Amino acid sequence: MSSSDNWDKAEKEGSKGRRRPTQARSKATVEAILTATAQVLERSGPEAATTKAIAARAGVSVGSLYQYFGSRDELIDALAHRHVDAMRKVLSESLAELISLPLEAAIPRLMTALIASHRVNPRLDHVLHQLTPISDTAILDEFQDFAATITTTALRTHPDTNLDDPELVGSILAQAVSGVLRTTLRRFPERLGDPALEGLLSDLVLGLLGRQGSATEA
Amino acid sequence: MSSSDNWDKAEKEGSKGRRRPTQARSKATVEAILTATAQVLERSGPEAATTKAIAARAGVSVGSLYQYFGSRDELIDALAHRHVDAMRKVLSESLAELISLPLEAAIPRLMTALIASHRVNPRLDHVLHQLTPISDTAILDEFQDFAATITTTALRTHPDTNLDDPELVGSILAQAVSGVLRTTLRRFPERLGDPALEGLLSDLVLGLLGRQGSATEA
Amino acid sequence: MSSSDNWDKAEKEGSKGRRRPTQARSKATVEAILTATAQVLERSGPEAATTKAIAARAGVSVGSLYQYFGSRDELIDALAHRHVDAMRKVLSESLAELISLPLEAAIPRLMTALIASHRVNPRLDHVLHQLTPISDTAILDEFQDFAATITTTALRTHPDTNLDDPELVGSILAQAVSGVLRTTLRRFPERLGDPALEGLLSDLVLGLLGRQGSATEA
Amino acid sequence: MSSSDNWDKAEKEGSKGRRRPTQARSKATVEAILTATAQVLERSGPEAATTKAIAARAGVSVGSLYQYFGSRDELIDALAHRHVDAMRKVLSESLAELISLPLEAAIPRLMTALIASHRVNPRLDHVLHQLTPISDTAILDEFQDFAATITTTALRTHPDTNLDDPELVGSILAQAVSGVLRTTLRRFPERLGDPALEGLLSDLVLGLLGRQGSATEA
DNA sequence: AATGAATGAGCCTTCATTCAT
DNA sequence: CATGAATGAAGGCTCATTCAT
Repeated sequence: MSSSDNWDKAEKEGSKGRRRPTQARSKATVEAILTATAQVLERSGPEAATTKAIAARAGVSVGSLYQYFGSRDELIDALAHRHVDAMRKVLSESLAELISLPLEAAIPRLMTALIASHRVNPRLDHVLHQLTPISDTAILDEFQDFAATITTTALRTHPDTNLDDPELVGSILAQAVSGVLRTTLRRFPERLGDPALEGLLSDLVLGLLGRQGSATEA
Repeated sequence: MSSSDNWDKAEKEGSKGRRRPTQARSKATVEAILTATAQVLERSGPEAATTKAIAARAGVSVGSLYQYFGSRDELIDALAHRHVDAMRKVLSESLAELISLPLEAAIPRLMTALIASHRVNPRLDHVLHQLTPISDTAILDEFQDFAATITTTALRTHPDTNLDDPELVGSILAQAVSGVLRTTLRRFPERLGDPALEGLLSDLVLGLLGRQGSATEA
Repeated sequence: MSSSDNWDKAEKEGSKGRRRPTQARSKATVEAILTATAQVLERSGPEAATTKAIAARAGVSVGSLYQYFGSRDELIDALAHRHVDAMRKVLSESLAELISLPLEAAIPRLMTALIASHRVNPRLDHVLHQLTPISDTAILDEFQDFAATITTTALRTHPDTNLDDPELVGSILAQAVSGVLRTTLRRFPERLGDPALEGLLSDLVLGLLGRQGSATEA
Repeated sequence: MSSSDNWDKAEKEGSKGRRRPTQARSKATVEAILTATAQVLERSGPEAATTKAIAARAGVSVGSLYQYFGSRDELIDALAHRHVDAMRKVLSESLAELISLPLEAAIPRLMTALIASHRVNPRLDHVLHQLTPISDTAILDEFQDFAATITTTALRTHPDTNLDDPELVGSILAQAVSGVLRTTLRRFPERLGDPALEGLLSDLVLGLLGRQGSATEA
């Protein structure tokens, strides 16, 4: 029954995204739309993020939204990518110096970095996590994977650690820390100021390492 | 999907269902509806959980659904309560024995219990977390609070531990463990069989305690 | 990106039609919707036949429309079937008597029957023909095929005709007559009263038969 | 798809295009747009013929399209005119010689000419017929009128024919032949190669004339 | 109590048309 | 003249909720 389609469907253009913005005007519009989406999502949750509401907040028409994003889901997906990139960037910036430090100093640094990256936009982060199964690329998991990889690498690199399965340990640690941080950001944001948090997280990591057969104890 | 926005508005009209089922028949219907909701949610996700689909799976009419639940949101809220209760029950069952054990033995037991409680219905658990802001009573957080309380109590009770702020430590530990478990259940369910997981979690907890000034080391 | 769908799609019910109307109320509603669709189509053309307009004319809500028809296209398809059935019925009623008549008498009768069948709802017929490629089952062609078959059968049956390819001749004749009738009904409806039309059509058919090697002339 | 409804309203504002192209460049652009429209229509049907798609295929911007055509409907109208002109031209070319031939020879020639004219662009022809009520000038009917006039003239001119109402007979014949041809082109294009078709059509016409009181039989 | 037909607000998306550059 | 970003009315469709039976 569909609609047209006993005709050739050759008329379509690559279904991902709709236009590669080149002009300055376009870029500004795209930016406005993404920002508006983030704002609506943060402030009013997933259900409120209708195309109409987003367009209104961005100060453009719905049509413009579809000029740059193939669908509402694609828009949210783009926003998720942008958000993860921002988090990843913050985290990456603290990495170079880690390698040269001893574990006892490196871990606290890493915790600080992780806290910072989770602070980028916790509210949006949370909403995006709720949306995950919808924008199915699961980009959000990528950040956790990134954090896990970094941790694993750190564990492998440092000579004073000796683990059976650094991969697993890194993964678990990343999950634990991210679990703490996301809950904290959502439910107890005031704790972020408390330096105890960073200490606690560092101890969490170092404590596990100490028990998992590192040479630290000696 | 529905009346969203307990976000901005935070308004709620007396959140009681419509009828307190007294007859056996009614109770069975309520049960059927709750179970159907859980099944649809698990199998097909939030978007598929329409009142029609739920009623169909429960073998009743939409009308009946509204006989027992004031709205779709109330229904989901009830389901969330039921789910948290189930998790809490599983966890509670392992508590009595904990007190009498030394820390090194108690923590692994606790981890086993936590793993068990998270296994009750991980899929539903995840979906409910996505739905949380809708039925905003935050019942889901209650489980985490419960776990935190238990942990805190354990820490306080055991004489061989000596913490500055057992409340905070308990909370953080609960968050960490729950973070690991929820991620694992969603992304790496196969790891649940691995006994290493329990060991790792125990080491995570014990390691933190060891570093946070317990007397364990001695 | 889609929407839900990392979930199983098992929840769907056969995509054709939505409900087999059983109750009297339902039947009346379906009837009202089909009639309304026909009316809107006749009076205002394909573009005006929006779901809203149809529902309004039927005195029901859009929702009701979708209770009984899976989509706008399915609705139009159903209407087309209904229309073709009506035409076919009118035509069929004149068939039994044809066999026993000599060709020179049978053909005029057939023409009368064809005219009658085309009169069922010419306006709708025309609009439906414009819609054909959309409701792609091409049910409308079925009527022409039916007319062709009847004609072919008549030619084959009658002993005083002797054609090389009665199939082709029947098909062409059906097309010719239907071409005349549809144009006449649309552009010169007043001619339908003129008995000359029937005579002309009969002569058209008999003339062709006479030239295509029948024994009639002898 | 657009402003529909020349059905009920029958209102029209001066149907002139926007600019009469004088420069060579302009003429080429107009040509490109018309050709593009025809192509999109043929290949992908009415629904796909959006201004954007047409402009893209023509290699111009939507803006340019509106530079030369007041609206989408006007564009299609212009295309229809162009198409009918082409068909008329093909038909006209075979006319001069007809007058001097005897009927039995003239009719087959006419049929050949009609077949040729219908072959100009059957696909487009069909789509335009679907679109007719939109660009309601009914230009398409003009071709049929033209064919009818030619046939009528032929009948009147030839001395060996003697009809009561040559006008009516010509009109009916044109409708019959066009009915056959359009159906054949759409549904059985392979029959066009078959010389039997031309014979059948000639017999159809000559048969009718023979029965309608011509002197041919004598 | 149960039923399910009916409702209609509201969502996503498309596309003819305009106009600043 | 050309461009194409922007507009926004309008369309198809869904689904929580109600209510007559």
